[in-house]
Amino acid sequence: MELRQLKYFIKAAELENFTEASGALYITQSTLSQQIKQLEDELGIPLFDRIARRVRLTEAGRMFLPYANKTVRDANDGKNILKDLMSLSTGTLKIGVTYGLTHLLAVAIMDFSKQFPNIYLEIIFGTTQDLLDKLEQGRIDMMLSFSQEEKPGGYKIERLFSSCLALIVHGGHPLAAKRQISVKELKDVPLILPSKGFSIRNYFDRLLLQHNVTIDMQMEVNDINMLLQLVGSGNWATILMGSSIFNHPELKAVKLTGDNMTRNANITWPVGIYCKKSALLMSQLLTIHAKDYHF
Amino acid sequence: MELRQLKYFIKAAELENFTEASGALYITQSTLSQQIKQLEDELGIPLFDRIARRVRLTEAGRMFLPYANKTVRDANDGKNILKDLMSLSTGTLKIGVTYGLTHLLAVAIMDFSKQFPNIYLEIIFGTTQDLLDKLEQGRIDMMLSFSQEEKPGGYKIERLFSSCLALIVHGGHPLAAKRQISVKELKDVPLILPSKGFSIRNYFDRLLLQHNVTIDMQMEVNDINMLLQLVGSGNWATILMGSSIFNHPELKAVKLTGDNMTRNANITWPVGIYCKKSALLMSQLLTIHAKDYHF
DNA sequence: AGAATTGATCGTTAAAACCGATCAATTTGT
DNA sequence: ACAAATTGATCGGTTTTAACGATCAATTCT
Repeated sequence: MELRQLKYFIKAAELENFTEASGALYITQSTLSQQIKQLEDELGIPLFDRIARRVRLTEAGRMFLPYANKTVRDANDGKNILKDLMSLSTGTLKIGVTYGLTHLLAVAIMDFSKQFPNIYLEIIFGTTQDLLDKLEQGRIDMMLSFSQEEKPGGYKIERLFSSCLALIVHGGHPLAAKRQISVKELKDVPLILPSKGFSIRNYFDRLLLQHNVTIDMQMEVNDINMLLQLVGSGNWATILMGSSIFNHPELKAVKLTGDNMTRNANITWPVGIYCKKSALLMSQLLTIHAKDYHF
Repeated sequence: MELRQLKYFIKAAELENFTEASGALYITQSTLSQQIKQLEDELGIPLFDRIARRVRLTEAGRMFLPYANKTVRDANDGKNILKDLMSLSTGTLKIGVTYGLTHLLAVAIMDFSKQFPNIYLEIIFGTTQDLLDKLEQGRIDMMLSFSQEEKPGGYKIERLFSSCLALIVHGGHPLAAKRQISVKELKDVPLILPSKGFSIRNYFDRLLLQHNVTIDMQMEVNDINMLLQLVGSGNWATILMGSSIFNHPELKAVKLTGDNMTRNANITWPVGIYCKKSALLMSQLLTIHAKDYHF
């Protein structure tokens, strides 16, 4: 008796047809016939009734089937346990991240790669929607982004910290000295904003509608690095989450006052999918470092 | 991954020594080494640390061991269950029976269940045709009925005893005293008969046609128990196999004279199907008790 | 240092798994 | 009713692999 034979038996029992089963097992019908026969010989009792041109489980076959299933399942369980164990000494972890959270992720990665140098990390930048799509397709294991209330179910959300929308300006900008600023005051500030599609932009647009304010938008940029570079030149300001400029000392974030100005930074997980140990570990590290990100 | 390899692994893990383990397994150390290596390759992780001149389980090996044990144990359990089944200490036996043979079956069952108390019996009443269909579908393992010459092939027939068609009357019935009666004499006897579909009825109808006799049929009943109850009231008579009233002392069977008045009580088996040990045993018991049923 | 023990490795052999072709039995289609 | 299609069993041949014996390298024991 070998696991191979048990797998053959299970499939044959399921389909009650040797020819189909052999196809599903990628072997010839001849081989399946022989292997089943060999198993029957070893067990000393037929597992199938060969009646007419079909096969049907005998009583013995019916009684044996659950044991065959259990045996194969146990073997697979053992295999999976090892895969899990291994996933911390080998394997790949793919993380999607939106711009505002790259700094936090970078800090967490430094810890992570020190602890698990053999796990290959793949970091994917993208808009929230891009990443959600990738998460859905299983192209990434987890993603970091700011709250997207639009998507209610299908994901498991883990809150990291909350951050305030802010006017981002160069340190020498006239408004850099302010502690906070209202939406109304923005109408006289020349702004460049992230392109439509960035969730921060969608959020901000809605906010302006609510407050019935029109602004002096002079440009839109679909790359946040470039955006910040432009802002760093001192000629423009922009709107981002306050936590976006942790690694830009030359910039200053001025909090926006008013309702609905804070959003949560989250880890988003696919649900119903096995969660890699390495992913869980990364989430722990992120949570620890997130404490430094209250803005 | 094969059971063979798991067994090798278990023994090697137990002894922590490939040479000893290979001896215990009646293979060479070389073979054991190769098979363990093959298993490790498939699992993608070493199961043993080759430290100095001994082997010790790695963490992965320790984690895998219980699964290997469980897998092998399940496979053995399956094997043992079948051995049990073969030794008649478990299992199910489904027997179809037509009315006239219930008494014989009951007697045989009393013996059988005393000898094999752990075999679950399922008794299914039905007309001969019902039971033949069930036999075809594998819903019953064997059936007891009177000869149905119509179906020539596809079944294995085992003769139990022969019985004569008889007029069944209450002990106080005017005809109860007779030893035998001819078909012609029946035409003045108020009869109730089993419904069409019962094989005795089909047989009797054909008989009447052959003898060109019309009878005084007052009722047909599709339940033999009810039929016998009605006959027991003394108002009617019926036609059944003489052996049908072994458990009805108040009734009397008067043999019908003439040709073709005896039919065989048979066990009918499906052919080309593995025959349960329990079924073979039941057939032996039936054959033994059938000797008391000459009528 | 020399002998003994242990597991890995190599080349060979025997066993088996597997395949393609064919056959017999049965069902389906016409 | 007969022909075509389907199904599982079987046979001979090929490939794969489990098993073997011999040897090697590393380590331990004497």
